[in-house]
Amino acid sequence: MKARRTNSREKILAAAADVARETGPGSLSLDAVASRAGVSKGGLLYNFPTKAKLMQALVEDYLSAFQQALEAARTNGVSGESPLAAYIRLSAEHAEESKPSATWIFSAIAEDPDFLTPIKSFRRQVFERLKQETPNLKALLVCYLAIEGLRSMNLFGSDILSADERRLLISTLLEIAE
Amino acid sequence: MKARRTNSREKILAAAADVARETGPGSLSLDAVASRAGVSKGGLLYNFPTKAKLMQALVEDYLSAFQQALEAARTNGVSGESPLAAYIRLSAEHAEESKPSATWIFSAIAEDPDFLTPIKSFRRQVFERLKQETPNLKALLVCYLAIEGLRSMNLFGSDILSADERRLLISTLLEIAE
DNA sequence: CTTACTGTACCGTCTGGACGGTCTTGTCAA
DNA sequence: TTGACAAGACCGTCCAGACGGTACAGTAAG
Repeated sequence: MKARRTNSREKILAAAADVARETGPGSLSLDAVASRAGVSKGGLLYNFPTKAKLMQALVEDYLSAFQQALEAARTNGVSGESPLAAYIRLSAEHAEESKPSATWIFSAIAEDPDFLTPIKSFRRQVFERLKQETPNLKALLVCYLAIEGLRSMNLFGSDILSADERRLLISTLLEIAE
Repeated sequence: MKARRTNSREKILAAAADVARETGPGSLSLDAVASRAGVSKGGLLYNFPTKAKLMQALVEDYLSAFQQALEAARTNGVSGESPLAAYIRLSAEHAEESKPSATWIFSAIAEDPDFLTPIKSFRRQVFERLKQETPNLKALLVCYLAIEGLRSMNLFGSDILSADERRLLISTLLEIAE
């Protein structure tokens, strides 16, 4: 990541995420993103020569951000906390954010399902690592899947769980994880 | 559901699901569905006067099929089985099917996110009902979310769980549910 | 005569992308 | 210090193609 004079790139990525969330994943057009980012279409295409590149950047940014947060949570987390517990805690916090954060994934899938492959392989890596670090396979499976369910509900904007229920769920998962 | 001379309607719905799964959710065009269903575009629009109606039908069919299966599992299920256990078992079987079954949901979301509302309210109903029938709230939360996670992984075509792991997960959930 | 289509031709809109032009910034010789 | 100049960052316009949807004439079955 080299230093850049302009921050157009970040502005554009943020704008893309906003547009996808607000006007629906199907309406993620280059024009919409450009005007939202306060950039002309030409400028947008200068930064991301094709729509696919934009999507790709969205995915990569998302993944690397999560990875960094995960690494930080592992090292700076509560002492004596298992890696699985750290994963649960981080994911829960992430799902607690008001913005659904990743609606753009739907746009990417609609554009081309292959955009999922990097995400899938990333997930697989995380899971395999957790599997090596967690003695209790049953606990891992239940917790990992439940977190995946939480992620899914957040992604789809489902709100069938109350805040209390979410808290209870997380604390239960943390119990199971230890 | 009145008796129909023709089965074009079902053929078209199946074709739409197939197209979404095979050529990607973004390529679900009326032309593609028509040719896949072995029907002219005129014929397609005769059955579903607009693309939105097609999506709506897809959603409604999907939901009513699940509801029927759920009702059947409740009454004809293993005797002494709790409603939560029945729900787990049914969802697990459903997720076991080779075809991802519901990729078309992505098309629907891309078309108009509002197509999610009937699905969301259906899920909410199911959850509320389970909540009344299940004494152990913790168990319900963990199991329901884990199933949701399974559903999500199936939807996204993720295969990070081996068949053995899936089986272990389900049996663990069933233990928790009782 | 109605139902359930087929087939074709067509329209308006939207979108990704190409292209040429413009403004800004940094560099370097004189 | 200044002026020429090249590269980087961005603007605005245009266009071909795809898509949803309409219109309509024809037809085979019951």
